[in-house]
Amino acid sequence: MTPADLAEVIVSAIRAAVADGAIDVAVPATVPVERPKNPEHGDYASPAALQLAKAARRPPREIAEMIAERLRANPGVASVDVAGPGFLNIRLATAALGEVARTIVRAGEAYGRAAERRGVRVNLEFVSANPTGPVTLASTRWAAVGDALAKILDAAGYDVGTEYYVNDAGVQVQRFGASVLAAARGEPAPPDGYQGAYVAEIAARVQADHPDLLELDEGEALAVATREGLALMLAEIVSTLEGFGVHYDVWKSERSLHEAGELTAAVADLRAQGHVYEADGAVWLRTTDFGDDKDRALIKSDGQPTYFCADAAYYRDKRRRGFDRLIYLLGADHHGYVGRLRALAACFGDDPDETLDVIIGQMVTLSRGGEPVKMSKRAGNFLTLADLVDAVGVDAARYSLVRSSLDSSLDLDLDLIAKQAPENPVFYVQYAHTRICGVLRNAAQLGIATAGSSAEALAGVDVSLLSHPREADLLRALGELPNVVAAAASLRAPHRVARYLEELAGTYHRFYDACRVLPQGDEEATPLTAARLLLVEATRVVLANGLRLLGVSAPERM
RNA sequence: GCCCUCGUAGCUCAGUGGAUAGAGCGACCGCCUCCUAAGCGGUAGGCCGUAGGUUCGAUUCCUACCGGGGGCACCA
Repeated sequence: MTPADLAEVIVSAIRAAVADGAIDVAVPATVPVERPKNPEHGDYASPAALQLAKAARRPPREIAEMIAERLRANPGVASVDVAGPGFLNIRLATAALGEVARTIVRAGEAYGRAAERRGVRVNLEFVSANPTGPVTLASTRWAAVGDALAKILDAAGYDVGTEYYVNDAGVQVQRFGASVLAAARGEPAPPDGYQGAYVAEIAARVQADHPDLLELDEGEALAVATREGLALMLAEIVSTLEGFGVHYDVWKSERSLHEAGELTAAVADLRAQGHVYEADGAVWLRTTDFGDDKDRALIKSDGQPTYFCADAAYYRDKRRRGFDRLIYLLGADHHGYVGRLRALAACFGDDPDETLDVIIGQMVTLSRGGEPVKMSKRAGNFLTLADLVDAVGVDAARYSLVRSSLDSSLDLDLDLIAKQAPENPVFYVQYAHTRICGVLRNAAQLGIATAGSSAEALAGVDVSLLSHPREADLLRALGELPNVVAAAASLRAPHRVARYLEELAGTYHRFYDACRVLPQGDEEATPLTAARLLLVEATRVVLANGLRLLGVSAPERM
């Protein structure tokens, strides 16, 4: 019996109590089922009675007794106690709890995934860094978190499309092109230009493709340097992210929006909605109608569209492509966008609470031996995604970036992270998976069939033998994955999966320490061996599924 | 000045209004003739920033204040 099953059983018990007239209250659709920290509080606990007490106008303990009485009729429930202010402390029959392992092995990679699709199309945009330089460490956090979130949302039943917005139009791009051209000529970067070795590298590659670059007239040379430099830079960003395991469904070019007339169309739509006006020679959107601090310019007085205008066109484009909900993953330095984006959605006639989700992640800071390291893209002084991966590998990099809440700023000590020491919890989690694989290998060598090998073997395992406290701990932990995935998805909090895996790995290590799985010496395999092997396999499935959601590998050997 | 966010063990951080607030690292003491010791057990370490409020119950929600970080363009 999984926690979800138990929640249904409790709801049924409430429904029965209401039908009998024992309590008078609306039957809830579902109830919370928690894992108590204190083992004396049972396998599972539910505060359902506490939550119903007010509506039922009865003391919580009384409600709890009414539910408990009916709960005891279920054969999977060994005992129910009413404790404290009115908690239901539930102990499952050993066999019922043990079934969790069989359920998991049977489901395999599907375990933890929502049974049904929600029919909601979600667009998730993240990183979207300007193609004027390599992917920096700050953006690397959004890459790791965004990719994990996409996988988690997919597992939770959403149809997810991931997207990278390429800012290949505008002033910064011109500055980048001018910097590339200057580098090609051996001149210093222009004021407000980009510096750094990568600019010279790009310049050299542009020259290799266009040997006549320096003979072209100024305008043409600048055009070539800009166009080709941008293409090379973007290609490098794509391959760096792919190497990091981050794949996008769509790379959306800002320039393509301009060229397709999308900005004009967006302004026309907004005008039709009645939120556009002219002032001081510019065209404005009255975002203050919807809570923004100030109105935002769409077209500057020189006739050029603003960046915000492109944002509007992009928002409209995503919605017209059928996305119900748009998630933007932004850094704290962009939090000022929240108000104007929400107002923008409202100006298009959408309800931002329904269509928009702007997630603000705090910044990544760097230190080296306790000393802060400054990052500046234009000065060319930064650590890149590629540098980080070179130092610690993809798994450690992704894991360390994804295991913290987005609300908390992250400080990476380069000296520490470069050490690849067990200070990084990713090793702890991966090691649990590795140990399991070792046990399974040894079982195969001993000629012991694992439960996952055939439907018959799986059905024949006596899970009621899993009665050791460490086995029960592990079973309860394994049952949590679907809840964790659902919570991580709805709270947009991938770090919850990581924290769960750390806890599960610890629970497994403690089980492993206390419970011998395979026969020793010349002992024969017993039904308990089979039951424990099933439990071990179930743990492997959950660790592998969880790590996959984070884009971290589950190695068989370390 | 206004807005966002954080403040929890020595350090880095978890904690979806519930029971005695947790983990990893660091410190100290133990555990391999036994499936990988990258592991396990134990000890020490906390006015959950401060002060109020909301209620059966607040680390969690609200208000104010203190401290750290970030932001307030007809820039991109």
